[in-house]
Amino acid sequence: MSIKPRVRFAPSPTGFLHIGGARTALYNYLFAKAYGGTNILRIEDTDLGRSTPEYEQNVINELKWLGIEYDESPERPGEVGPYRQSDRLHIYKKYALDLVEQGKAFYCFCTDEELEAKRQYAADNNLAPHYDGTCKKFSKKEVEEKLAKGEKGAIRFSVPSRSYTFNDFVRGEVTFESGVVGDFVIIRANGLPIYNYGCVIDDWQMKITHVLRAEDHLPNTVRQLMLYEAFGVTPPIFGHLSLLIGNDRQKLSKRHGATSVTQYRESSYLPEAMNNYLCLLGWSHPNETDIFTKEEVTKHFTLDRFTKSPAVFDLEKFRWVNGQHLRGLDGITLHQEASKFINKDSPYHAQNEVWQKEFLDLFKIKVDFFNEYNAHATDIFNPTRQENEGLKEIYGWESTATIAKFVKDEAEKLIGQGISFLNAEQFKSWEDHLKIEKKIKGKFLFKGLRGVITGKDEGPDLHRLALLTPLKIISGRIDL
RNA sequence: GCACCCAUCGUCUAGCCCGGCCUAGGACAUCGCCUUUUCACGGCGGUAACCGGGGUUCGAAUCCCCGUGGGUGUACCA
Repeated sequence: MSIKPRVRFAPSPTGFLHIGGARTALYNYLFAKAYGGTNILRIEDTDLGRSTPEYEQNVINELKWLGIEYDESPERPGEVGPYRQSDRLHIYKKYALDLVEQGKAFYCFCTDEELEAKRQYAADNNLAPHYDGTCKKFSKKEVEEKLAKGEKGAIRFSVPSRSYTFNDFVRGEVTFESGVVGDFVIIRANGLPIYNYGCVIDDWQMKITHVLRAEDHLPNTVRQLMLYEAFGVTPPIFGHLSLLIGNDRQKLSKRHGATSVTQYRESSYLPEAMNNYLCLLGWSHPNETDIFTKEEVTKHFTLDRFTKSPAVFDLEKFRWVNGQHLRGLDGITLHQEASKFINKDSPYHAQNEVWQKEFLDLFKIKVDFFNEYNAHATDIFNPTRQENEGLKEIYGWESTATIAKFVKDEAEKLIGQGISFLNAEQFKSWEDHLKIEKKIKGKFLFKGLRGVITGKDEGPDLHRLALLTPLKIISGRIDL
């Protein structure tokens, strides 16, 4: 790529950052990174009714959490700001008036009721639901008089009757025939711009070279193309990404479960896993690998590997991806991050760092999320035994009674000496004693020992787990 | 309704642009085996897909047409 791309992610702060939005943001980031371009964050807050500063903060925070960085944003303005649409109203107004002046747009004074009636009429008579052009007839003077009287008017764009074709880098050539859209509003009566208009002005003014956005914007593109043409500006290169959908193949929404980045963050998903999984939905790595970091994928990121068809968001695979990243964490990071997700009242926090790290490492193979450590921590300190068939069977063996009695005596001895946990040598000597002196071996020895020491019939390596279990707990469980 | 987009294993996808290497590859899930005293991890293997119909061609998952199915959009929302 000869020219350094300038791309943007332009969220509307009308809700928590959606995972679909996060994916779009990620692709833009990756593309900018891969080609040494500029990544821009622009806040599209022109829907006064739904946009809030809280949501804007959420969007910004979650992007930060994901590690998606911006070269230019409201927090870090560059030369083409402001970066929040509500701060750019004067710009939209100016260019809209230019269009009016040139006869490419006109004031419309129709009320909501009138428009609704027109729509109804069109629907009843099987006509295209286009604006009927009522207000186009007003002369410049009439318009000025109305405005002077304080009448509020919206500004509509006069759509040219011709077809539009553009080349989408994920979909190929896309053509919209003439007459598919009616004269659409660009500035509302309240002075705020409509999406399709504000977006064009901003992408143009911010010198955006490539627009990577979700497929639901595809039909909007024709309106934007018309506007670029009216301003005599070359449009950016567009790419419309496939949608994220649920099991029922409908656009992902709340009823499909967690759709916000916040929910996944709070459920202890790893940001790197989220990037990884999201990246895989609609784009494929040239090496066909499934697990990677965004830094790594930057080396391979190109625009020709997007999928056209929508992708089902599959929690099962996401879980696996998260597990892969979790298992790849080094001990220090694992300890630091996982500790945040272990319940405040968990006995885990009462243990020293050595214990904690050993616990996290030992159970790493049993969990896919940090959250899942909680149940394992609880199990270790559980004063009672697990009630299941497997354990019942173990306790049904004669040898288990022998093991229990021996372990009870030995544990009490150590407790008497002020010892809280077994060490490796001690455990080994117990094992040897039971093997040699008591002649217990095979599954009777190992399963029996596990049952007595952990109160469960399954778990990770007993040689390590035994040393993490407090002797008092072991002893207490035997009395039951 | 109209416009546009899409169509490979249950799911994510490779292959498609530049037809033969495709008896269609990988991953998740699933099933089985091995390993592990158990479970898991890991390793090995199995089940499982080119929406249908016409063309074009010596040859089509790949190109063309027509169906069918699904999706998105049709706002003074974005």
